[in-house]
Amino acid sequence: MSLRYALLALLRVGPLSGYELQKEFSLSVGHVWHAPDSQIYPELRKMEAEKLIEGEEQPRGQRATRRVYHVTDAGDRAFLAWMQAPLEYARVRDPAHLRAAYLEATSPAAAREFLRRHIAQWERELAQWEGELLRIAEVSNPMLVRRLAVTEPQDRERTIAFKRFTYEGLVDRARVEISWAQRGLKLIDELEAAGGVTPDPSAARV
Amino acid sequence: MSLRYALLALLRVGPLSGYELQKEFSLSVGHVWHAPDSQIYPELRKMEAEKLIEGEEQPRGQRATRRVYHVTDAGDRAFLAWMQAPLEYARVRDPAHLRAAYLEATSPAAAREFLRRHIAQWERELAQWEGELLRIAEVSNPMLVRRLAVTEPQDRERTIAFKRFTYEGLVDRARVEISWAQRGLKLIDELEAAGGVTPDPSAARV
DNA sequence: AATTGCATGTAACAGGTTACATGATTGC
DNA sequence: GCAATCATGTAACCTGTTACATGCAATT
Repeated sequence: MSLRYALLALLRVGPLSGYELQKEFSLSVGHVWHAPDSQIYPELRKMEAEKLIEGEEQPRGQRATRRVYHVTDAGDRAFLAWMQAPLEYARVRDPAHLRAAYLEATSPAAAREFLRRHIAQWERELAQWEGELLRIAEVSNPMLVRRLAVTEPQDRERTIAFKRFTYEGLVDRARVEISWAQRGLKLIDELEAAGGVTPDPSAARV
Repeated sequence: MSLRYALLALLRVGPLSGYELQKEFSLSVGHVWHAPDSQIYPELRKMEAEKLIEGEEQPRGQRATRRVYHVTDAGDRAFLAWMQAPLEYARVRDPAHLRAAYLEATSPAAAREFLRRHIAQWERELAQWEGELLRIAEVSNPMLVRRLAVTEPQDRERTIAFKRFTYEGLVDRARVEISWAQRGLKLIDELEAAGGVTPDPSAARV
């Protein structure tokens, strides 16, 4: 249900077509809320039906058109209302920690492989988010630049500060996941050293 | 798709009815993978249809029955295969960080309220997970006790160690979320002090 | 002329949520 | 007799995923 607010957040900066929106999306808000194009286009249509945004057909070349959306007053109010409403937290559903809880059921090799992949996964995210922090610091992210261009001077500092704050939180989270998995690798080493030669665990039930 | 593996993990300890499973679920694996009863019962039926588990009707009182499930060999193999397969990571979809990225669009009061709720939310989770760590340390979680009872002595240490490892990771995560939100509160204070009297931001578009 | 990018979707399915629905048994 | 709890689901809905489908425009 947050997708529409992510889209509204982008559109509040200025009108965009579905395609542009989708591109910007993956380069900005997509870092915290993923959505494929196949979800974005229908959601835009739905939002238009609910009068949160309005689309205008624009000619493109000789025959083609594109649909450029802008936020309506109702859309703006809906966004600000969402900002003030209590956030709904999804219930915990964490496959990595689920698996971690039962690592004794598999071989040390498989356990290590799982943790190494976990580290790789979060290092990819970390790199993305750190890159974004850099682009915030040097004010080079195009979406941020456009946003600042339509922001009152006295609000620009806040705008940048909250973006930085957001990505710092994501970076922290990634680091925690990585260091947790590294501790897991160490734990497996220790258990293996303590237990000596481990029997084939795939033979043991439970 | 992890629900069935969460259920298999519990059933591998010993046969349980849907109702018992659901109770145990919310007290153990439910801490990392939430599922309501309305999802558990149908999933058990599906797993039975796929021969991963088998159910036996047992009489209860005069007329009632209950269905007790146990893991089949195929179910056991499916669980171990899942443990060895690469984990599928869900795409990022984080409503709290999404909102954090646009806090400049709302009032400092609303921003603070959001962060305070975020802290409260994660403190609830933290308390649960720390409680679980305690019950692991004193080996008083009933599910863990039953698991250890059917575990080879030389594997008991590993079993406990991985449970502890899992919940330590969750605790770390909760702490990071809390300290992030606390930094956010401080940031709002600083911005307010620097900006002096802030104009009503609900009037400003973008 | 071919490739890359612009542009917009549909269809089928999986997974999860919420609300609703029903009845037996046990303990007080 | 009543309440709590044991016990098991169904139905409608929403969100999101994956795969498929189409065609124009601009550049090399």
